[in-house]
Amino acid sequence: MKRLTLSDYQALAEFRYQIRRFLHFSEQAGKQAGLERGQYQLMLAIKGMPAGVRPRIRELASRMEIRHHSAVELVNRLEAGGFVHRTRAQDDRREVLLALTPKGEKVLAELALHHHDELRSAGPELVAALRRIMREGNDAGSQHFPLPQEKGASEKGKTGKYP
Amino acid sequence: MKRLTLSDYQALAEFRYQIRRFLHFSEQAGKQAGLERGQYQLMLAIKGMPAGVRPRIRELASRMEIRHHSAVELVNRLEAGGFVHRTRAQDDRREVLLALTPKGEKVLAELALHHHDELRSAGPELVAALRRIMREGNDAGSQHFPLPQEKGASEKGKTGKYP
DNA sequence: TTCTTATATATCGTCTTACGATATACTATT
DNA sequence: AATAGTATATCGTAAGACGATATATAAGAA
Repeated sequence: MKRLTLSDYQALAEFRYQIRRFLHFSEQAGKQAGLERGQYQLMLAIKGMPAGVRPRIRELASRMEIRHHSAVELVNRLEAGGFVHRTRAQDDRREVLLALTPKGEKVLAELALHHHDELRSAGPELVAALRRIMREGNDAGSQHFPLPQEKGASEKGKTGKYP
Repeated sequence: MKRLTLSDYQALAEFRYQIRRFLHFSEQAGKQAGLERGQYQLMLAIKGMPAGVRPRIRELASRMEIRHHSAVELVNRLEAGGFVHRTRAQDDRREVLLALTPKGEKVLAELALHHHDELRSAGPELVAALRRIMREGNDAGSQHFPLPQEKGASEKGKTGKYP
């Protein structure tokens, strides 16, 4: 089995860190607008749904990578907040189609713009982190320095017991 | 205030979708290895910590974008699982330094490799989605088609009430 | 030194959220 | 009409992060 170099680990860690930073930003921005975790994402998914795809619960659940009944609950809360409203499909009355309310559109517009700006500024770092991971001949030498635990951890176990 | 085009919304939605796909993959991969959501990330953060930075609880919490006591709980569970162990710092005995156990190293190695492969394959799409957002003169025309809710949503409200 | 303040980690109770199991409504097929 | 299949909804539960708070150690002031 292939093994990763320390540089690989660092690159992966850096990428995750960048993602967390973005998601944290997103969550804070949403909270300020009175939204919880998935709410901005669901609204964005409705608005940004590819042409020709009907915004059904199940479709959204799939794009959100959650179970359909989790999507139902998310939509319940969004509807309660007045951001989204349900509509029964005419042809197949089992289906529920989702649409943003004017309030939802407004909140989303503001938030999406904010995210857009953030990604314009944080994007390059994200791309860089990704590129570093994707680099083919991951030349470990150029970025390799020993990490603390490499020489520290095993000794610490001997020098003093934890409690 | 500047307004986003539909193409912008689609680009943002696509990017979020790609991120969710990756995170979902990560969560599933972790679960298969007996790890919960943040556990792989914390181990990776320990392993990939920049040179010279001590792997203290607080440091990890900062890199994980969570409160320090949430990090404490996460570490508790990781330690209970035998993936990580705590060590008191010699110089400042308030500090707790973290290190991976051999078991932790092994699980992380496998998972990180898996993630590495995934990112090599999914990376280009992520980069493409990001680049589309970052594009300067976001030429809306080239990608703009009307979305379902543009012509559908307002009518639906009239054609039939929801319940 | 002793008192005070600051820092690092830990504990407890709570709340949110996604989930599994299950139910209801509607459609399609036999 | 009966059966099977699909879409959405409800309910109870459990995991995880949080706020409030506690303990231990360190640093500085009186």
